[in-house]
Amino acid sequence: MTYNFNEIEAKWQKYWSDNQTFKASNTSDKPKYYVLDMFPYPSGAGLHVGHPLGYIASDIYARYKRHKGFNVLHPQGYDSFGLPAEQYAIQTGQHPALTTETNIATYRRQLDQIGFSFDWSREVRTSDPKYYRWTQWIFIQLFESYYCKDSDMARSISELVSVFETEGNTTINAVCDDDTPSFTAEEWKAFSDVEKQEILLKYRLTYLAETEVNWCPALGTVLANDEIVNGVSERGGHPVVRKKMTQWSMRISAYAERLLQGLDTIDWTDSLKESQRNWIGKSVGASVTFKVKGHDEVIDVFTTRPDTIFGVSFMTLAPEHDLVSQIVTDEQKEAVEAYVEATSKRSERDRMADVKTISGVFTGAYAEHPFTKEPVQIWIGDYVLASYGTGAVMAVPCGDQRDYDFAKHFGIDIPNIFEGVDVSEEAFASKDNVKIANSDFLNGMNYKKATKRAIYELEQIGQGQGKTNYRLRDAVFSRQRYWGEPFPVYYVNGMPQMINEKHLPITLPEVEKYLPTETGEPPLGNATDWAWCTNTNSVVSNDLLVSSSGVETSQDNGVYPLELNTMPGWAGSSWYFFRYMEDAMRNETFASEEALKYWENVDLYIGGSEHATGHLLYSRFWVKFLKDRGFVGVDEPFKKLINQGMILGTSAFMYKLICWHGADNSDEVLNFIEQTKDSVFMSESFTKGYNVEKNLEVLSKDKLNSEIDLHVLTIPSFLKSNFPGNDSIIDNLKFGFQKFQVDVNLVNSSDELDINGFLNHQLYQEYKNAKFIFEEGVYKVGREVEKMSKSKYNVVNPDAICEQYGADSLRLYEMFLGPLEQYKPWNTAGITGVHGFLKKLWKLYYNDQGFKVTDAEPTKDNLKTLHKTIKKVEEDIENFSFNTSVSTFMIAVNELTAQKCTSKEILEPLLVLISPYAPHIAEELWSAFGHDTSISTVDFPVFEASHLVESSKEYPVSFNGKMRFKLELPLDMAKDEIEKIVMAHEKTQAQLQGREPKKVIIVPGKIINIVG
RNA sequence: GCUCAAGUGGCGGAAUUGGUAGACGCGCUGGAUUCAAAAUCCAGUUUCUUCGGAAGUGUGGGUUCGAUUCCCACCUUGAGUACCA
Repeated sequence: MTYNFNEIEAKWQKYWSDNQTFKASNTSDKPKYYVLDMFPYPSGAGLHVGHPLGYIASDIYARYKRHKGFNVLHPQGYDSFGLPAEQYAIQTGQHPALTTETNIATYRRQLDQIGFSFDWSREVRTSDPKYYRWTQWIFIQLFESYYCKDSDMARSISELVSVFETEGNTTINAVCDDDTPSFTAEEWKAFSDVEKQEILLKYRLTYLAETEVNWCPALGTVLANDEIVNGVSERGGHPVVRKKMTQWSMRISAYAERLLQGLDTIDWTDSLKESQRNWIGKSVGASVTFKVKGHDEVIDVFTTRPDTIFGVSFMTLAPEHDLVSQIVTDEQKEAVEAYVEATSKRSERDRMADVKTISGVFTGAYAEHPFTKEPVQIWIGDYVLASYGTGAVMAVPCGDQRDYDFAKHFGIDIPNIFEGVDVSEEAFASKDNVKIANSDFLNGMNYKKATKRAIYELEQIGQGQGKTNYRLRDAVFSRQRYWGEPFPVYYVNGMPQMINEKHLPITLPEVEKYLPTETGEPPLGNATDWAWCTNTNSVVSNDLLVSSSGVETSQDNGVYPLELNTMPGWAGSSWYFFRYMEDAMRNETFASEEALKYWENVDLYIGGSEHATGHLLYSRFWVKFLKDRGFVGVDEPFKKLINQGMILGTSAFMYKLICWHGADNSDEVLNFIEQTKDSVFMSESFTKGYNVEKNLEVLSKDKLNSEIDLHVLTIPSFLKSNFPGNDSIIDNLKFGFQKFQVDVNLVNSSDELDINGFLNHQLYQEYKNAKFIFEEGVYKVGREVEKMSKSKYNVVNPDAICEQYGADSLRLYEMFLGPLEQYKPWNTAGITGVHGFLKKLWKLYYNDQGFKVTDAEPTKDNLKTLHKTIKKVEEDIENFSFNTSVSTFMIAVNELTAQKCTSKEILEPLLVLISPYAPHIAEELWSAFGHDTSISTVDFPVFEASHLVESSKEYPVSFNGKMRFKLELPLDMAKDEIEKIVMAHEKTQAQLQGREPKKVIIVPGKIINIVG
């Protein structure tokens, strides 16, 4: 019997599917455990070997937990809204739903062949109306909520309205926009309906606001910062402008403090928590109000250093600051306007990139120092950002390097307020070990005391107070795209209204084109038929009907426009982990109360670190919101989180010879150069000794050493023999090369190119007549480790691996490659190691005659091998150190093979240990014992320490900490006895060469160290 | 610039409270088997060596009987973030 992995794997995959082996139950006596992967976006390219890494790790853990007696939920689904399907639709007209469907089918086939223990009965797809119905529902709940600072939680907006009706908004402590006016109950009652809605919008947790965005008119969409390169769009190179647009936003800033505090309660890596902390960017300080001389306006600033307030010698406003145009003097008007104009043309990114250039303009206006009442110059400068704090700073040049540089550059005073510190060269930014001077009531105080006192004094004169500022900004929630969730929103008199819940889902309408409309509206503006109302049977008086241009009510027959934006990718991914908890996929709620109560939150979440500040922050925000409103019982979505590292590809490079002539541009020469273009490829070793010139690697003769000289000679002589009759031209040519990635499938493990394969490959038709400069008779490619990607031609497909070596080999090898969290290069050649291991494992159970396991009593050695393996594997899985348990399995199988072990008592539990990693072979061998049920829920073997007890120890004997020889001694031997034997040993005497040891250290059971 | 992570053979990596550096695998070398190849099996494989040994975990210091592991400084690489007041 041989190990026929293809047959075995297909058999067990079918068995698991037919028997619903991994279907989780929402009722069980066992403790629950929820293992989740970040669900994939089903791209058209399918899976490469890098994708399953995290899924294999989570699958091993899920299977292990089942063996350990847990009721495990291990679901999978698809984040199926997104840009690539939409781009494809724009290019081909193919509906994104169809593309998505096809891609999902491919993903499913590829995932199935790897043997994951997913409960597919709970699959979710974010683009499924049955799913996004609840995304829309959550959006409505956010709209119907505000954030109450007193109870520190979200509450219903109706509670806010009743407070307004009785007290106005002067007493309530709620999160709202900065420009919210104050009003009394009477004033509130007097507001028109539209005015009331405008006010409420400033409190809602999702709201419409003017947001500055990167608008690309040619693409008709908003671009993220990283989609812009050098001021033009990355795709197509179209111009991009800063533009204010009305967009939906999420008031995540209300949750800043709780998102920060919550990090202390979850088991994530420090680096990930640190990213989130930086992103939230909490800073504690004070807000200070400066009066503007000769104006009624005041300027508010935020500072982390109120203790340095007497060091203020000027103020700087962001060029975009609202007050600039009001306070500028006539003399300075021209200069200021020119500066504001110049700044507005530079993107935010340009301004950030160009840190060294100091620029700014004096406004001519003066503020008044809150304490000294001295005049303070007001400048504008682009080092102050409109989007952070209040867009204005009080400049303390002696205590802040940027203020210092600005003051130096424009010749502004730099008063020193630090005792015994020299600020003639640079600012003193440290808070420690210094006392404040020249500062009236703050003199002689340290940072802490002075800060407290300064805030107190500011409060006394009504010009400031302690304040905490967060960098975290509200998240824009609108996209001008087609393939996303439609908003359940229509507009009456310009104010957004929620569509009644009973009409959900608001399904995505069909459109002719997936591009923006001619009037610049998002793609949904092309829709003529919004079919969502067909879901309800009866239409009552205040129900909404759909017409081609919007919605209408049967009451007044008015027609109201619908929201045409769609939601961003992170909408659906911010709550999907709750949907999996629902076992029957009931549609009365997003997940039933019992299901939410039973599964609580995700115990283990595995995914990439690229989501550190996006998905992982938004999900935490939504979960806290849902908790506040009583829809879920947990405060955090993911208790433990592990970031799997990326598997990198090994790209193969070919080198195209480029010839040119520095001086002679005659037709003859140009002709020859044209002839050799795209037709000569040099082997990797010929690329050494080149310098970069004109974006090419150029062979530079003066920098050569003798080894490379040979190459200098080889290239001309190669050309001479392949292009005869051009000797004199060739002698005067310069050479360089251009490298490009060649498909790794055309290269073998010795880096040799398959020449015939290359010449006949349809990708390389332009090189049909290529000539190759060989190295030792073959064409050798260069290698570089890069991200695995189709565009780099370095993708390794798991299908091919499964076919040739099997899924169990793939699973083991992905784990064997290295620590889960680490980035590591893929090298297919190495898979023979784990594949060979599986064959060896098979041979422990089968020989040519058949199943060879016996009832023989296990030997002491057999038991020792088994139990040290149990111990190690259990520890490894608990520590997510999967690579080391693969080694442990190899050692165990090598030892048992050497021991000629055939004992059932050893070989049966061994299978349970291996089963999480290589489930197919484990099931097959398990069934060979006569078991007729799956191995997947068999109890994990119990470690017994008694089998590992030793009577003697091979002591390492060290001299000055260096191990020199070993000595076998009984473990129960006393220290002084050991010392006697060691000192008498001939090798000890040889080491000491007659000297007396200074000291002898003996740690019983561990080591002997002799200090000479 | 700041924050975080990481530097160990030809390669991926191991060494879990400081106690035998290089487990396990790939690759490579030699051998067995074979007409031959694949597959399989056996032996070797950090470097230097006068074959006794000696050095060695990015660099330089330190703590310790003993450091890949702890401390300080520096170098390199990767990731994130950035004029954050």
